[in-house]
Amino acid sequence: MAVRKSDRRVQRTQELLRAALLSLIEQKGFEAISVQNIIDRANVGRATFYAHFDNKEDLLVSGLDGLRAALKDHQRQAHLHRGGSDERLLAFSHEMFAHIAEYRDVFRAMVGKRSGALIQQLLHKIMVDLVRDDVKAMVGQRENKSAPSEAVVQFVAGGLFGLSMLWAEGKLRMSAEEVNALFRRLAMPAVTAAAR
Amino acid sequence: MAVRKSDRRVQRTQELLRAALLSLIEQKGFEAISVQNIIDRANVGRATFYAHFDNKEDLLVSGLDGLRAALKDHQRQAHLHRGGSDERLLAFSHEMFAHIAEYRDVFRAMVGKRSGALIQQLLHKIMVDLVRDDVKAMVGQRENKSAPSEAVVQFVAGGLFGLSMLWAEGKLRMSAEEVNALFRRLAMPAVTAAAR
DNA sequence: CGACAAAGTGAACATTATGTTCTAAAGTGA
DNA sequence: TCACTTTAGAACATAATGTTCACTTTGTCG
Repeated sequence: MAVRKSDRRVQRTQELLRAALLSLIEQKGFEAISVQNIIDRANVGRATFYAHFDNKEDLLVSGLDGLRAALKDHQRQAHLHRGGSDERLLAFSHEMFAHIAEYRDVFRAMVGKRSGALIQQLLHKIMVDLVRDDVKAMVGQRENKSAPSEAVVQFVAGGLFGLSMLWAEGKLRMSAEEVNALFRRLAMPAVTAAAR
Repeated sequence: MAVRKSDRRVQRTQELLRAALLSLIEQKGFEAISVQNIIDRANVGRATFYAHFDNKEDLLVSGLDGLRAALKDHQRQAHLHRGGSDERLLAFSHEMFAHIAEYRDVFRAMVGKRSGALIQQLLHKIMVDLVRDDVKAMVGQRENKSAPSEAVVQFVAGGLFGLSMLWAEGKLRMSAEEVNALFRRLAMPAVTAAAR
């Protein structure tokens, strides 16, 4: 299933670096981290780091790619199994909130005022891509002149992002199911407006 | 009306620095700029820069504070003049899109993939604050248990942000009036859902 | 006007991070 | 086992940051 990398030293090193980055993000947020911090924590040589990644941002996106792939997978499965046309958005968002709940520690660290602006940007983009697939599939081919679907996508994804960050911060006393239901209640009218 | 700063050298220097930052942002985005770049462009001494601002981020937020204040002002006036309860949200957002249109060059520079993550974060926050004032005023005191108003705020502000960035990029062939109308059409159901 | 306080200059400096390069040593797959 | 790849670790060049200081210029206010 997974792609063969054929040298386990590579996998090991990359895993160590990703894990180190993760734990450091929880501690001090992303922007405050130096490459030195990462390789110290990972116990990996400096040259080794640069043999694998261009810089710390590169390492970060390589990690988020895992998240992105996982979410895309869930989305794809949901598209196959669920039938009702307005259950599809649910299936995707539910998985997203569940994922956030799982990585809540990292999320909370990223939400901090200044630190983590880049991560937020990347997450926002991931959400945009996910929402786009769902919305475009739902709206279908009949593009509406009064509400361009891409505008709806950006609106809904932005809303999802805002809501997610608030929820991840723990400011809402809600379960993943509840916040997901709330999201759908807020977002569905917008999607409907686009498809009208 | 304006606060007296009493020494025009200070104003002059700060204006020069802000203008330099602005023009540099249009060129290379925010993150790629160094303090050296700024003081070269502004033709201001290094020590002088640090006498006024802690770092380039400090300079940036001091500039955005102007924008924030202007928008808040417009919002306050709109609250006084407009009557209909669902025209208030319009009044605020219309001004926002007009502002974006005016500074479209800077906005477009900020939207670039990687550079400008911090600015985006700050803008997002400004929008959240503006939306909060409007939504909380509209929802009134009767807080709803099924839809916490702060959740609605974050959702709507996130949507506004996403839509604004898309529009600022020029990907929508719309006037400020049109995109504003679209925003309201997408957002109003969410606000209504909260007040129900 | 003119004195004086406030602001700006520019260079030097300590510090910190970045990304590259090189050689020896260790791990891996066939 | 052996050829090949990866890693360690240190040394380096470069670049940016923020501070300090002695000195000059500029506005403000009496």
